[in-house]
Amino acid sequence: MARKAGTNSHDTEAQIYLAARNLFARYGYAAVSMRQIAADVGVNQAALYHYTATKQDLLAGLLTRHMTALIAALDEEDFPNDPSQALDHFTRFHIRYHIPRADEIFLSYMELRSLDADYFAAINALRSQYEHVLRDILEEGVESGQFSAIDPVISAMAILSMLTGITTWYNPDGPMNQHEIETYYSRLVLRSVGASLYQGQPVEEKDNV
Amino acid sequence: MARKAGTNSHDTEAQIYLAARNLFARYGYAAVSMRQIAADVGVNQAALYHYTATKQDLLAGLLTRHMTALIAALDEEDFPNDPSQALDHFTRFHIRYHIPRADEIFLSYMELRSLDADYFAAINALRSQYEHVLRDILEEGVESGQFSAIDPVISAMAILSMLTGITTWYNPDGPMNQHEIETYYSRLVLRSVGASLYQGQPVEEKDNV
DNA sequence: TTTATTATTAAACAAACGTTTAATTAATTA
DNA sequence: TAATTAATTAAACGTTTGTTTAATAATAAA
Repeated sequence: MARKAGTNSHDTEAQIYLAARNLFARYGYAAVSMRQIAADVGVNQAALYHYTATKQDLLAGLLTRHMTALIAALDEEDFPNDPSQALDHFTRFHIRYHIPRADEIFLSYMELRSLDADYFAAINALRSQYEHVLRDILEEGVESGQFSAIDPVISAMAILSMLTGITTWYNPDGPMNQHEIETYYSRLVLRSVGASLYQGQPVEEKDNV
Repeated sequence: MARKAGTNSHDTEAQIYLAARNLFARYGYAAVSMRQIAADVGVNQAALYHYTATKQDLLAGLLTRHMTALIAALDEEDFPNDPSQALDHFTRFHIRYHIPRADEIFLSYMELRSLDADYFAAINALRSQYEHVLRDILEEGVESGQFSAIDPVISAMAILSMLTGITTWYNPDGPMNQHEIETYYSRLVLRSVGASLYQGQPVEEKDNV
């Protein structure tokens, strides 16, 4: 009942968050016990409480980290001014960022409901901040006449559902690699908003992919 | 500790499944106790075991009922032969069927993982049966030249993600009613597969919705 | 080197869990 | 009407839950 040799709080904390993320994503927040997480890391269950006050805080920490990292990554992207090119860029960014993070995505969409009101509101605000970037691109495309007279709010949600759904079936050993999926979905998305041309490639072309 | 006056097993069973569906959808399967379900119905917790052998069977029963009802409803639909019209029909059917059943949808997509292997396989088979109807429509559209040279498997999943996502944001008091959403998404879907014309209405028209 | 702090443990807490048992009464069948 | 079956209950079962407490050894600071 004492400290272990060579222990370092930074390492243990990272291991705890990693184990919690994997287990919560696979079995669901409520179905995973603090004892399971501790066993996965290889520490006593009481050790977890050195890093998180409650199980709920552990989940909130995971979701907050994911959303702030996503928005930080988006902020570093350099979007073209042209709406069609910006939409292509957004689509590719979203897929590229999400494919290697299927666990976080699943957690974010499934376990928001497991959060208490305050945490819920904070994370929801981050999410709508992200949605707004896509919505703005759609609005500019409509105003410039490049896109059809779509509803930017609804189309933004339709596009995000479509893109985020990739993580539920993507298989790295499948017939399409990540880059091919980016290209495929970029055309799907551009066509869905009625963008007729992009970089000299007619979207209506019959021999894509 | 005895039978209640006016009890009828059919009513109680329906109440139990309804309460379980609502609670599982809102809080998640693992987070809901048999005692909570019983309290919601207004019976003792032991009464539930007159209708289900285990909690797991209760979930499996809900998911099986939902998927078989969905497929039965689809079977009763009369699909046009023309691929563009068939795709329009599928889109409208899917939205019409799913919007009033947000709880079942959420359950089906979130709690499949909570099922043991046998149940999981059975329900997954029903789901892929449903997906195949859409996939077949897309294949016919590609073969007839009405759609672009899309990948029917991937486009089917993209379309289903997009359509099923509606249940996460749909609000009956929102700016679009169900019929308007059907029309909006039908165009989105037709454009996404590169269908150029449908019933004399050019999909690329700029004044839709 | 001594002192203080940090990371960890074993053990225990009351509460909640899924499920079972045995008893009991309403409804149905003979 | 008598016998049987169906629907329900109160109470209890062993387990597991999230969390706390007090002790302890490794490390960092003085």
